[in-house]
Amino acid sequence: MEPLKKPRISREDRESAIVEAAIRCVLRSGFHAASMDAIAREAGLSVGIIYRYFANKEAIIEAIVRRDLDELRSHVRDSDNLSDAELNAAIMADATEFIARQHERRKSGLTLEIYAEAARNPKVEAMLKRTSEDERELITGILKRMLPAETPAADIAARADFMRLIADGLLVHGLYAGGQPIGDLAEHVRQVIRLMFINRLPF
Amino acid sequence: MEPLKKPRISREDRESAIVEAAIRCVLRSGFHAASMDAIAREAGLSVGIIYRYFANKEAIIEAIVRRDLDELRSHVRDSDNLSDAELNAAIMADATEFIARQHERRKSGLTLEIYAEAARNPKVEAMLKRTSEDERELITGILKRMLPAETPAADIAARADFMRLIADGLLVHGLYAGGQPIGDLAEHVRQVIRLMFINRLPF
Amino acid sequence: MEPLKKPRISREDRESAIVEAAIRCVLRSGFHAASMDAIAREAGLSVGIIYRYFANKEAIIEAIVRRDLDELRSHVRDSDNLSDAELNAAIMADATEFIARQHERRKSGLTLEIYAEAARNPKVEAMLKRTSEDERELITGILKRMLPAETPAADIAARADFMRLIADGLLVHGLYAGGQPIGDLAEHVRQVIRLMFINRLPF
Amino acid sequence: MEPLKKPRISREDRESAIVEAAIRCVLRSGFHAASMDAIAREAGLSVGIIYRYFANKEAIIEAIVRRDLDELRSHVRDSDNLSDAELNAAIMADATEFIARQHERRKSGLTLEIYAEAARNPKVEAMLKRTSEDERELITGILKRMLPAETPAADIAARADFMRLIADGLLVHGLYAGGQPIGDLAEHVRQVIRLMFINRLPF
DNA sequence: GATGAATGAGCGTTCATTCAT
DNA sequence: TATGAATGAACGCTCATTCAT
Repeated sequence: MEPLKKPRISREDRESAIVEAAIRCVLRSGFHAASMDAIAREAGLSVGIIYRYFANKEAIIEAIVRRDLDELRSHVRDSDNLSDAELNAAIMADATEFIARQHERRKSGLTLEIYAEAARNPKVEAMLKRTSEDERELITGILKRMLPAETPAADIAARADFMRLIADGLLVHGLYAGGQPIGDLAEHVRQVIRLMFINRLPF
Repeated sequence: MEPLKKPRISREDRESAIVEAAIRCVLRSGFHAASMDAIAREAGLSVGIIYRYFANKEAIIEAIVRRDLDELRSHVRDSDNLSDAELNAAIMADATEFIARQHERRKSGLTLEIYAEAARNPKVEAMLKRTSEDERELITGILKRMLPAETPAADIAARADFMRLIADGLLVHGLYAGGQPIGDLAEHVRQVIRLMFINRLPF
Repeated sequence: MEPLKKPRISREDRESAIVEAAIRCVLRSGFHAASMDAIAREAGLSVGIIYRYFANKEAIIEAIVRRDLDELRSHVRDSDNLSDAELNAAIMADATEFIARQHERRKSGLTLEIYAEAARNPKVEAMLKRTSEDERELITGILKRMLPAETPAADIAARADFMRLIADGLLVHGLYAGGQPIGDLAEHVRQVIRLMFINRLPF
Repeated sequence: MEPLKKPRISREDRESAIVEAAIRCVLRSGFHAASMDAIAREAGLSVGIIYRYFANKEAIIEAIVRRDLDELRSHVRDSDNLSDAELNAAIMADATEFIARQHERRKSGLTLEIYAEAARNPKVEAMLKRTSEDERELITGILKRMLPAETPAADIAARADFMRLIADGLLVHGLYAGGQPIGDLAEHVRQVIRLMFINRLPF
């Protein structure tokens, strides 16, 4: 059996290339000022062909958002297969990597654009909320294993929220830190994460 | 000789009115989708007159940014006149108010818009950075008074950054918390602020 | 009291000018191929200004349709004030004028365009149907006065339909008669109209 | 030597299939909104192959027009082989069928589209005029056999025109009668046709 | 022959900005 | 000083047509 078609570039790769070109444009000028013309030029394609892959500009925005949020999700390590001891170690190892990633400039611009877009585009808001819920659940699951059984649910929820607050804070900070290394701040963040996940709070 | 006519409305008030109208429009639809027409209508003025007060739309955006950032600055209490004991008390009192304010939805929308704009508009980025530096200095000043004299400068700087990280995290969290009360999360934030400002870190 | 504004050209006149320019374009190239650019150029205006007077292209089409159909309606003489004898005379006098008008080329092109548009644009179809009903009622009213009281309603309705059939036939005929005089055909049409309105049918 | 390959489908059949697909599309959305893509999809072919059979979209439109007009022509019964008595009977029999056909909605849409197109496309106008002339001659031929020898040529011509006027009127009426049965109107049309073809006029 | 990916001109529409009044 | 009519470049999007495969 032979493949019916042998396109030079697969549909998936093309879509990826377009989304990546679009991301570069959005980082340069924002969702609204990134024109379809500019995206096409950046991708080395004509305007028309873009519409074979995406129904309209909003679909591209959604794809960008989806990609950014999926990437985020994919970085949350699958903790189910880890023993308690392994998990304990993994958290702090992951935290370091997570802090660095979250603070990276390229990421900040795009995610903030997404947050701003969410404030007025209901579809984007819905996607953001869903991702947000997923994260919350993941973190909550880990917290439940780490904290004493008698910890009240409300406290666990608040700690989960706090972790996300830290994540977003790092993102924004990365923006106006302007690419400079995160330095000692990382250590404070690590320690606060430890407080939330591992120790009882000292207060 | 005095001017023959005093304007009914001072230049400053006019500018303020325009900026406030513009903010309402931006909150509704973002910087790029807020049209000059809409801003003029919202301000009860004609389009033409806007251009007597602002060179162009970008100048209005800058004014919005300036106002939002100034407001932020104005909330940092002038601590120079306080005794050490007063300052100690004031910090936690202010923190509570600060957390609530930062988490308020209306604010989030505009500030995130500004952050997103900063990622691509160098003028806005510069303004944001300047404000950011101001805040840093203020917080650093307070930290210096609160922490033991031997605390390394780098540690103080990192704590200051951490405070700002918390502030931005609250802002973003406020956005997708969608106006719901902040709940137990506030208490965790308060305690972490206390750790940073007042206690030695427990680690 | 002075007028608050003294625009050089009143809104009404402007709208009229635009509609007339649009009609010229539509006659040249049809509703869909008549571009907003072409309409603006034909009217001696810029594209943008058109949108101060009409919400979009469809609104212009509707205005064209309305104007064409209203003109049609306005030509049906108000018969209520006429005595029976006057009406009798008026019908045949009007018929002559009506036949000539309906056969005129300029009219044909536009009205046929409208008919074609009605086949796919529901708004235009609705407008056409409404006008069509109005005509039907007017003709029916006159027929009721002219024909014996015992004439069945169905017969009256059929005669009214027949009159409209004649009107549309003249329109189409005008199209491919290509501006040539209507000649002897007019006399046959007149006589058939007479049959329908005035005489009993000879069959 | 015979051609090595016989195409599975003859050129003619292919062209027919394309034209028929195109007609379905045009009925749905008009000449201009019927895209080549849609026509190809409707015909179960690729866009590219269409261009092997038709030079461009206009050629398809012309083929549609030709087919519609030919069909019209084909319905005029060949009267040369009929005796006078047979012809006399045939006219009224055909009239009934003709009225029904002309009033049918599906037909109206396409033919009106053609009329509208004729008003601006000279090629289509020429085709329409040629068909119109053919019809005229056919009807004139019949009229010459039916009417007294001394009938002036101008009167015969006018009667022929009148018949076509009726035909077009029925077409348009069918459009906004919206598929409802023609009812009593048909009888009036039949009688007027009789007047034109068979009786002396009663006036 | 047959495909359908690719092109790019042109569409309807918006909006920052200008300027005659 | 104040208006808002007017401009036109630029937007998102469509589609007839071409051509490498």
